[in-house]
Parts: sequence; structure tokens; C-alpha cells
Amino acid sequence: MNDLCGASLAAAGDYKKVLYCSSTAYEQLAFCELFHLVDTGWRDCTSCGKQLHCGCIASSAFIELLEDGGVSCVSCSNSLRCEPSTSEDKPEECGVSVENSVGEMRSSSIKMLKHSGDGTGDDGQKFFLPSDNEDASTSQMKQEESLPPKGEIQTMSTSISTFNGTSESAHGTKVIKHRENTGVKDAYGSLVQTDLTIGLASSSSGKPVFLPSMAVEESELNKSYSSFQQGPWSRHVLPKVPKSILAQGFDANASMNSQIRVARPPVEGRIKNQLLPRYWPRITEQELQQISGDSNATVVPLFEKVLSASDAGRIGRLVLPKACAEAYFPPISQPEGLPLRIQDVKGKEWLFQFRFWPNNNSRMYVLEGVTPCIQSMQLKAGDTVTFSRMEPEGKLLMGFRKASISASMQDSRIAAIHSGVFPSEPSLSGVNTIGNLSHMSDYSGLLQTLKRNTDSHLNALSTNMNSPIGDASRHATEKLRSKSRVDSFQPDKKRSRNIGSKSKRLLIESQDALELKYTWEELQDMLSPPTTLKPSTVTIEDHEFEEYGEPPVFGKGSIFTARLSGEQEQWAQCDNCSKWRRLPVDVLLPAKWTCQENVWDQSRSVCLAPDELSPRELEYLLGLAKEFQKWRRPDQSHGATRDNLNEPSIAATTKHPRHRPGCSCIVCSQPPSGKGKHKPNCTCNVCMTVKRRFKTLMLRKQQRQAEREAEIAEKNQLKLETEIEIGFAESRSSGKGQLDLNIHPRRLQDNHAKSHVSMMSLLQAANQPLEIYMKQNGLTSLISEPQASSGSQPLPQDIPTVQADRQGNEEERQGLDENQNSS
DNA sequence: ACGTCGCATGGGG
DNA sequence: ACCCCATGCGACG
Repeated sequence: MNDLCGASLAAAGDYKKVLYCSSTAYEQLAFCELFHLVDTGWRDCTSCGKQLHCGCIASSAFIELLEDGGVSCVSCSNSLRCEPSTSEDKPEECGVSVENSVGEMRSSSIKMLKHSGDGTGDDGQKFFLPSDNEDASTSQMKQEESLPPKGEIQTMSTSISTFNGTSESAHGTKVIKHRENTGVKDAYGSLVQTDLTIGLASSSSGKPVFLPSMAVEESELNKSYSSFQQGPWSRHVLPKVPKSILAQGFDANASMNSQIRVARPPVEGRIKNQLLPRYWPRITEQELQQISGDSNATVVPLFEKVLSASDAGRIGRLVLPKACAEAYFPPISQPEGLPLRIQDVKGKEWLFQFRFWPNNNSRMYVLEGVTPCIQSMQLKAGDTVTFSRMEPEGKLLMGFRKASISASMQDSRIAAIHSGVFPSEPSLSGVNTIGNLSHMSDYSGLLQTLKRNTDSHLNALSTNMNSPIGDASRHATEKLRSKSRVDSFQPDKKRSRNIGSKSKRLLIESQDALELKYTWEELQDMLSPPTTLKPSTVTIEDHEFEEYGEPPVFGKGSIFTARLSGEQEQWAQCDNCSKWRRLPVDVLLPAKWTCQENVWDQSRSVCLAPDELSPRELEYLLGLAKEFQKWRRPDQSHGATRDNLNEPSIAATTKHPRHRPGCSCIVCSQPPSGKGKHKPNCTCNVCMTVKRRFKTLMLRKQQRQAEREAEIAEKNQLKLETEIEIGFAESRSSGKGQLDLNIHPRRLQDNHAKSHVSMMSLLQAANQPLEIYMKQNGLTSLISEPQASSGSQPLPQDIPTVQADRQGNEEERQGLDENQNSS
């Protein structure tokens, strides 16, 4: 366990002592929790040697530190003392079972902390955290474990709800707390107050940093990323830290106090030191109540298991952890075992065969016949089943928890890829934009983007990621913690684990595969406040918070472009002169960047150098970025749905009345007049769409015509040669023709005079490549020629078209198919 | 051929 | 080295 505490471990012994025998420092208590709880959940006081744990089932989340040095269980209200006692079997003493509490702690307003430096002018330490607007339901979804990354950022945490104010421990650790009402009710029905705590921490490098407790838990960010998407985002600027404090090199931090999912150590003595924490029940009080219903019975959580692929598969066998089976299920001596009745949450009783297989002089326990039950709960690999026991009758109960992170992980993955640092594929599309390094609306995306930066094949891996598994992140964190920093940058095949356990046979790529390769310090260094908005300032206890409506900016905002030639570029804006400079695609810029740092183009390495982009080109470029952002935040883009977001970067047009931003109709799909030119054989999405739609239109017309002809035939008007027409929209300023396939059939009647196409030519047209058709009709391009650039070095003729990554293209294809089907 | 049963294998802690 | 356990796989019906 030593490695969990990093440099501060030496103090552990003392702290343990303080923890139970002194009334002093909250942070010390929490610190002990951090390193100690990972073990078994039981702890012993170093002075009296006694194991402390509260046997009260409901109490494991909170304790209260009493003024006289005692500890009080919030739930059972037992006041506990660290006095030598012989009654070890009685749960009269309450340690704290807050094994997960730190990970659950949430700041409701500190999102980014910036430490003010140690007087040496350091300004690089920033800690961003997103807002935490989670509600009770998201809180319920989480499972967590809170362990600080070893040797990276060491934190301690407090979760004492009674403390409010500023304290300074004998070790110079400063903790400032501010209490907020979150509006969320805890399992006891009380409003949850969030204690916003700011602590002084130090990094392994010895540099002090400020950070909230959330920062200790990267996986938390993954798991609850969806709740992070909304602001505000805050930055806390702390006053200068006295060197006397810094010299302590000690870690404090911050924490919140909330109703949480708590890992409960085994309730039965015979197993308490054997059961792996991964099996500890993490059921919440609410869930327990759900299970027990209105009855007065007590529900004792026993254990839980993350379903493996084979557990959830069709074999219908759920492998039980050996220790759990032997501890909580009836003893069996024959492999055939016993039938076992287990009641589910709905009250339905299931009959399973509880048995074992002899295995290497051991046993492997399984529940057989679980398929119907698993299916009725709609569980799949990665979800968690929980086992409890109703007391006093002893009835076995089972519940479940879905792997709630799946969706958000998926989304975040998409988001990450769309904001990819290094687009890994040549552009397939003429018009897509990637807001590279732009506002990150989620950390998960950010983290994965970072990951992507160093591990390009991850993308391929994550493509196979069907269902990220909740528990896996815990392992990821454990792994992260146990790795040296250097190691964390090395390729590591062991990382491709999954489903909370250990087989590489599993098909599902877990979050583990997305494991962070950056420490929080490194990561936070890449964050800076959003440049677009002025923060509002709030002062809490002399501490100033800047609150932003936007997430922090990761690195330097830039725009990725790709030309039809396949050439990729990146455009970034100078912080001094605001000119946009063209950069290599693989450049990662710091948050602050100026022309002077433009080492890639000496002729534009000073602000005086002229803009490479004409105003018009720039407008277009920014339009792309803007559209991309809208796409990233569909809720702000007037109801755009996934379907019509497939070509997100299309600059706005008003070409047709029903156009909405994000509209993927063919009219809107075309770049604005004067921008871009696609070759006849271009297979980009837009052109393919044009072609498909053209073909569809032709077929429809053919169909309509056939119907009409049938009518005509009925009327014996045999000689009528039917003509229908195809409307060609007048091109805009360029005067070149553009295909307007959005013309409503009815409108065709009105345009009768324009062009007439016989049935035969129609059929031909529908079956020949579009470009041939166009050539025959005097059309050279779907998209008109670009305007001449006004810049001294004109943009290549194919205007930056921003690239689509794999995911984007997949979505596009899907979307196009949908369009196709619905049209 | 296919599903089930019982065990075997082997990765990983 | 030992144990756990995810899942592979042969035998069987």
C-alpha cells in the first residue's frame, strides 16, 4: 500500500495515530483514508492497535469528527473513541468507510484552480475542473475509487461535513472550505451541501499546486464527463503561498462531501480481509431501499461483480468470485451444488444452480441458468450485478447497475476524435472542419485527444470499443498509480485490458485502453482559460474565483484544414496581432502563442508580416470553425439533429428557405460561392451525396413518369412523349451552373421551359456517372471556381477544406444513408 | 450441426 | 509460485 501515498507515506504512521486519537486535522483524517482504505477498509489505530470499523451498514459514507477527538458515525450516531477495547467483534467502533468518497467528491464551483506560484514567477500551474452540475441520478451512476496518482499529484482530502472555514494544521497544510447547497438530496433525504475545499498540494516535483480533490481521480472525469459539459468553469487564484508552507512539501487538497456510492467492506468477519475490493458492494442506500422495498427488513450488501463477456453471454453461467461464493452462499461439497433462489429488484424470484467445478485443486463457483435473469435486467458485459441478503430471513437478493459510462464514453470518444489533435487520415471530405485544440467541452475527450497524440493506433482500438466498462477505469487508475511517469509514456501491451479484470481475450476494449498518458500536471498545463469570454469574479474568503461560461482551452485553439490535394494544415491565431498563421498539421501549440514563435514560416514570424489569408478566406475559415463548434454543441444550434449534422462545417447559406445551420441538404452542402472546386471524379462526401441524390431524383422522376405514363396509357393517349425536366439552379456570382436538386417536383412544372429531357435520356442519366452527365450538359463542376485571393500568397485554389476523421466519416456515411432512405 | 456440460487452459495479479 | 477466473473446447446428447 505504500506506493499509494507517495512521498507523504512517511507520515502515515503518525497520521493514523492522529486519525483516531486526536481531534485536530481533518485533512489528516482524510489523508489516512486515502492511503489506508485501499487495503481492506479496516484500519487499526496505531496507538491502541484496535481495528476500527463501523458495522452499521448505513453509515459507511460519513463520519463526523467530534471536537473532543472522537469520531461519530453519522448514521448510527455512535460516538467512537480510540480506546483500547476487547470487544473486537462488536461493531461499536466506527472507522470510516469512505473508500470512495474522495473520488465522489465534487466541487460545485471550483473548476480550475491556478496556483499563484511560489514566488519564483512560476505561472504554469493551472488546474481546470469542469463544473459539476451532476444530479442525483448521475451521482447514482458512479462507481469510483479514489486514489491519488502516485508520485504525480499527491492529494489529501477531507470529507468532514462540519468544517467550515479556514484551518491550518500543524503541518502547514491549509484547507479552506466553503459550503454550498447543491440542491441534491442524499440517501437520507437531506440536501447535500457541497463543501468546497481548497487545499495546498505539492507535486512530485516539489512545486506546490492547488487543486481540488477531484483532480486526483482521472477516471472520474471519464465517468462523469457528461455532467461536465456545462459551465460554469472557474479558476481559482490563490494568494501567494508562504515558503514556510511550501517547504513542508506537503500535500493537502480539497474535497467535497456528497452522498455517494460507497464500497462497503465485507460485513462478515471471516472474509473481511480476503475479499478483493473490486467485489465490495457499492450499492447505495437508495438502492438498498429499493431492494428492501417498504419492508422493515435490513438489506445486507454482500458483494458485486462486473459481468464478463461470458457471464453475460448465452452460456448462462455466471462465474462467482470464489471467496464470495464461499462466504455468502451456502456451502456445497458436491460439484452439482444446490439450487438457489435469488430475488431480483422487482421481486421476481429466480432459481439458479449454484455449483462449482473442480479446478486445479480448487473450485470455480458458478451460478447456472442466469440467462433469463440477465436478460430481464437487460444486462450486458460490463454491467454490474450485486448480491445482497435480506435480514433476518436470509433471503438472497440480486440487483444490478448498468455501466453508465458507456454512453458518455462513446460520446466523448467521438468528441475527442472530432477535436483530434492529429487527424490520422487524409481528408475524405471537401467540407469538414475540426476545431483542433479548440474549446474542450469535456475532459474525456481531452484526455483521449491527448492519448491520441501519443498513440495513434488507439483510434483503431477504440473503434472496437463497444461498451466501456465501468470498473475498468478503476483498474486503469490503479495501474496509473502504480506506474512511474516515465513508464506511463511507454507503449504497454498490458494496457489493453478490459472489463475490470484481466483477460486479453475479451473483445471489448475498455477504458483502460484509453488510459491516460498524461499526468494531471501535464494535462493541466495544457489548459488555459477560454479566450473568448471575460470571466466573472467571485470572492470567497479572500480567494478569488474566475468563473467562465466556457470550458478551458486546451492548448492553442486552432483550425485544421485539408485541401483537396490531401495537404493538411493548421491555422492558429497570434495572441499579439491576431493574425492567423499557417502551421504544420502536427504542431501542438501552447496556449499563448505569437508570431514570434512561428518557427515554421520565417517570413511570418513577426507580427508585421502580412496576413496569409485574405479577409474573405479568413471569414470562410472562421465560418468553418464556427460551424464546427455549433456542431459540437448541438443544443445551441437550434435543434439540429444528428442527422443533419453530418456535414458540420458547411458554411451557412441562405440558399433555400428551409435552410438551417447544420442542414445537410445538397444546396447547403456546397461551399459558398467562389469557394472550392471538386473534380468530376471526386468521391468526397459532398460529391457522393450529390451523386446519390441525383440518382435518387432521377429514379423518382422515372417512377413518377412511369405512373404518369400508366395513367396516360389508361387514357389511350399513346403518342404522348413525356417530358420532364431537371432544374438547374442558376449559379451565383460565378455564373456557373450548379445542380439544384432541392427543387420540389411541383416547382418543376413551373419551370417547364427551361430544359427538357426525354425519358430515354433520363434513364441514361440515372445510370451513368454524374460527371458524364454534367459534361454532357455543359457543367464542369458542382462547385464554382474560387475567387481570386487577395493575399500576397494566395490560398491554394482548393480552399481549405477541413478534414473529416474516421468517425466523422462514418457518421456521415450513416447520415447520408439515412438521408437516402428517407428521401 | 448445434447446444450443453464439464472441465482445461492460461493470463494476470 | 500460486491462485483466481475468463473463456476455450472436447465430449456428449
